[in-house]
Amino acid sequence: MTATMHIVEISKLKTACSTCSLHELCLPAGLTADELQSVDQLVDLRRSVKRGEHLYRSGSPLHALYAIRSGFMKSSVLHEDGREQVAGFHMMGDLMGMDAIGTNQHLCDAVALENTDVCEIPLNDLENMSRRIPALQQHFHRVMSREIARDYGVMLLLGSMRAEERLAAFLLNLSQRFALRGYSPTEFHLRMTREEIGSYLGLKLETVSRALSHFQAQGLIAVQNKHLRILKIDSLRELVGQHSCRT
Amino acid sequence: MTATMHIVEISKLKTACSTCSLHELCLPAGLTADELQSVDQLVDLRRSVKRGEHLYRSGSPLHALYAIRSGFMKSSVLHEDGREQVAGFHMMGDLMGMDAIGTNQHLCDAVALENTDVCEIPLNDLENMSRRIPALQQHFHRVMSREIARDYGVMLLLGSMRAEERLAAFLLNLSQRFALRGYSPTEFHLRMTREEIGSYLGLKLETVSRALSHFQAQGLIAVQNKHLRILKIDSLRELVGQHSCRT
DNA sequence: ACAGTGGTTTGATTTAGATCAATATGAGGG
DNA sequence: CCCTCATATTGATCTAAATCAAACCACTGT
Repeated sequence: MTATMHIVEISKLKTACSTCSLHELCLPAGLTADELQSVDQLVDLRRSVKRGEHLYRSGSPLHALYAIRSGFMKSSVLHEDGREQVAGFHMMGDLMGMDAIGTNQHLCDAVALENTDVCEIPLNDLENMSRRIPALQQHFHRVMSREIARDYGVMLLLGSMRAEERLAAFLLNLSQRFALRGYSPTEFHLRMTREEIGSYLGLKLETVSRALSHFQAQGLIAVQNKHLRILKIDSLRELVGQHSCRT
Repeated sequence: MTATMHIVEISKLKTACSTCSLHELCLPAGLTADELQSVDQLVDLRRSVKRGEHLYRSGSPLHALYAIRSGFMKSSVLHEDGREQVAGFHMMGDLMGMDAIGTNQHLCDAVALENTDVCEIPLNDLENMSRRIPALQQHFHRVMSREIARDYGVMLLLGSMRAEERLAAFLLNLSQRFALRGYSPTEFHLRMTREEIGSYLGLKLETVSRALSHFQAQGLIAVQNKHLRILKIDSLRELVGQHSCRT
């Protein structure tokens, strides 16, 4: 192995799916080692998005899909009158931009809530390669489908849960996603503001704050600003299942 | 052409995408005549679902995707405690079942609101064929993406609109979809109950009824039971844009 | 250390929409 | 044709969450 070879290898390392610790969560999940090697060609650019910056904006043309390597983002739909509806929070391993495939234009704004690194995956390349690698094709379909399934869950939340149920469901969802990524399911940092949580849950920030305080008073959680500890995860789960007063 | 030949041809006609008047709306949109011929093999079964019957149920395994030929369906997510959240209404040309690809299990119940005919499209066949026909692959991705985009729209609706805005947005959406299918955009039959509208919009049936009455009193629409006529479509549009009191 | 600023908490009050209740209408079945 | 049951309308009342308001806290940069 020559020196130049070596250098090439190192620079490839940076964006290679085959060596990325997230590949079991991310787009290439379930591929063979061989297939993974091919998929490495897909990701031809890595991009850094600083906290507060946009990865893409509503209306901008679809350049690529983005897989989050590290960091945290939100995507939000804007109403012409300025209302913002947060449509999702995204963390490592998540794929973003799928809402834009239908029209070739992004529907959401994607904003980094902390410095975030993403892999750019040009849609054409992905489609070409998934024609050659059935497992990749299948997995891409699964990823899109899971986004649809997630959305249905959000509809259930927004359409038929009361404030505290929504917040409990939200915390449990975060907890589960952190767990999947090897982080503590019971202690984590909320990277979004109360207002952003509220927007996601269809609530006002004051309501979110009150609900958090109430959970804390009940001993279900411990919050201090953005630091959150779940103390009674089962009680939170029960809360979500409860249909309170509404039929 | 023998008599038996003739019979075969007629039976094929029934399920052939190439002769289906919906193919510009449905899955094979944008294919060449040649490609359409191949796609005909995809749809190997047509199924009738009577009003009130299920096409599939939450938890049941994914057999196929379904393209609606005629009729009207709803899909709804069920909370374990019995709460139902209607996640969408589906009409001719719509593709259903995409939420199940991720887990191979349906997440929703799909119920016919009137007698409905669907084409069964086995996912494996679709995936195989879309490897050979890039235009089909692309279009399938677009269809899934548009479902995601629609879902984001519903989140915006549920998360940040008030009751009458939601209803106006709903009526306009129906109007637009009927128009796309060659029906009147201003006069149509509501195939769902007030309760189902309410569930979709995150409102109670009484609220839906009141809002409809109010629109009628303002001269924006004329409703009589399930028959609806839109009289001032622009006023309805303005209503949706309005952010009333909330920021 | 300090001021400034965005974010958070908590309280008082208001309100949109839910809930409760009663009546009305209409489609389907005998 | 009438009866029945599901669906709709309309009114009165209640309540969860929004709005308004006032501190409070914790970073950031000077």
